[in-house]
Amino acid sequence: MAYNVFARNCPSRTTLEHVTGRWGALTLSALHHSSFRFNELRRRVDGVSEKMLSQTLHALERDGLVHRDAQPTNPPRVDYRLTPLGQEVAERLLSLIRFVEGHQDDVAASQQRYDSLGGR
Amino acid sequence: MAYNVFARNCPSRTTLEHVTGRWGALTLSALHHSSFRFNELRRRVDGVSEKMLSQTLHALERDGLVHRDAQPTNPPRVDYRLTPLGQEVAERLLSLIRFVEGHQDDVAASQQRYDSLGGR
DNA sequence: CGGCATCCTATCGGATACTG
DNA sequence: CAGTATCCGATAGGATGCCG
Repeated sequence: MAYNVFARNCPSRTTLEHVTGRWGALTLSALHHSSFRFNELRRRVDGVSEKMLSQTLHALERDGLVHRDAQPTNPPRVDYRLTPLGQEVAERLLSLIRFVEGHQDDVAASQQRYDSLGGR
Repeated sequence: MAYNVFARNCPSRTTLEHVTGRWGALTLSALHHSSFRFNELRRRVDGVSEKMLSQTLHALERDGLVHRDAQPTNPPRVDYRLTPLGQEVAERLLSLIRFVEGHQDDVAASQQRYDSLGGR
């Protein structure tokens, strides 16, 4: 009933926030196409720091959207890929992202109009 | 090419962040069904503060996703509703939200598994 | 009613250094 | 390679007070 899908009074963020957050969204987008190793992902997810990628992957893994496949070799090799649930989430997420990206010119036009009319 | 749809090195957040952010998502969801006045929205978007709702509405209005209809009456009456572009965004957003909400039990199960295995 | 301005804290998130 | 730990500045976001 309430539109608040997020849990307030809850210190740890929710799944939807993991998904829609800046790094969560980019990580899921990157993993939609293929699995990647940690540093491959770092290069794909442009601008992410080691710390945030690690944190993001842990959250998504805990939520069951990403699977972590660690081989105990030396040097270590760890692959990350989407779970079936993660795939479905990523598809819906990408639908949204692509739509917004695709209408970025409309948005930019609107912003210019808004700003030129002295909207703050 | 890069998966970063967001502009880094950009102080002001991007449209996608306005949309997927906590309050942006909730606000668009609320407005998907009908137009609302400011304080109606505040009650619908559970947990939002006056400040954040105001901020969120400005950003969405500037992006051309929300239309602000202010009647210069006394007391003032201001209605907010989605633009056609905003409607399309809201639909894609709701598809994602509903999916994640609908699989919250799967997520919770995964989290319990993860935590019981000493994850972290 | 529909806001804006201010203050203050919690969290986000980058830089750097270190480990197996 | 695949991370963890720490420090620290930037931002999010709540509380409060005020106004047309």
